[in-house]
Amino acid sequence: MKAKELLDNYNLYITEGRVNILDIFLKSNVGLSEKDIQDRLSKKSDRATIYRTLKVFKETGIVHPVSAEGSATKYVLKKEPQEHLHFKCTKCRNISCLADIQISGYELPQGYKKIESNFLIIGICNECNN
Amino acid sequence: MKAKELLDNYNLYITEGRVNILDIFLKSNVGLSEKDIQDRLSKKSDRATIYRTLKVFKETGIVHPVSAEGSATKYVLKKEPQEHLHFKCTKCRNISCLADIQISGYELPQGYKKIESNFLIIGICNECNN
DNA sequence: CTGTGTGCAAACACTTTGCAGGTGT
DNA sequence: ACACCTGCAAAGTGTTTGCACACAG
Repeated sequence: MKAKELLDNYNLYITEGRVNILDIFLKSNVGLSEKDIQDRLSKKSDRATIYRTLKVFKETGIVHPVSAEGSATKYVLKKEPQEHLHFKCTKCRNISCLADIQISGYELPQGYKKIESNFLIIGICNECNN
Repeated sequence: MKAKELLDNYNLYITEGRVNILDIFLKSNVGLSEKDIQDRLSKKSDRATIYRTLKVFKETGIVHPVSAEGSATKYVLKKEPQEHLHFKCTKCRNISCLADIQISGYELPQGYKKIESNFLIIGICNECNN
């Protein structure tokens, strides 16, 4: 039910494809690329459609992109707080939100204006650190 | 002279191509993609060669990559301090290092281990803010 | 002389676009 | 009914790879 409500709240057409993709995001605690989504879909979807869906989700603010060096862009559900860390594990290659960790204590130089931020830490996650 | 010295310090073959690319980095204060470099080269070079050069520079630690959502990977000369901000301007699309600004005051959750970080602020730079 | 760099061509991965037909409202 | 979504095919970027030759050490 959650996915349909969300789409409705954002004034998006409720289609089977979008519900399925959003369900995958709601169940996942790591960032997902188009391929990751395709792999998790029970019924295959066209790649272009997934890209278009991701674009719509991004534009409406349901998800936000996390670009990772050397691989396809991953998307995560947008959560509070706005400014927080992402963590990319070099072992399992997953990207996740460290939503509890907030960044503070920096100030931009004169004349610079912030629109958004993207803080990525690369390392080994707790799951792979055993 | 600076470029040749640098290559020598890093035990890399000193070739015309590498010197030219490194000179471009030394003159630039913004991040450069393969295309940016090609555009600044007086004598055109093969794209594959530029990519290979960037790879070598990255592996030896001369530059480091800054991946930016929706465009080609940009590279910047590696500078101290290690952990600092990058700024991407939505207007001029340049990426630059705010090397003076250091990040502090965050702590990773139990079990996570940091290898490197990549902090990107997206907004309007001081040049475009007039 | 030997190992490494370079250009060329081809291939690959990621993403976007036009169009025709299908679906949600 | 109309607007929007989807699949298909094609094309557009960004990036890597194999090979033969050129060059630095």
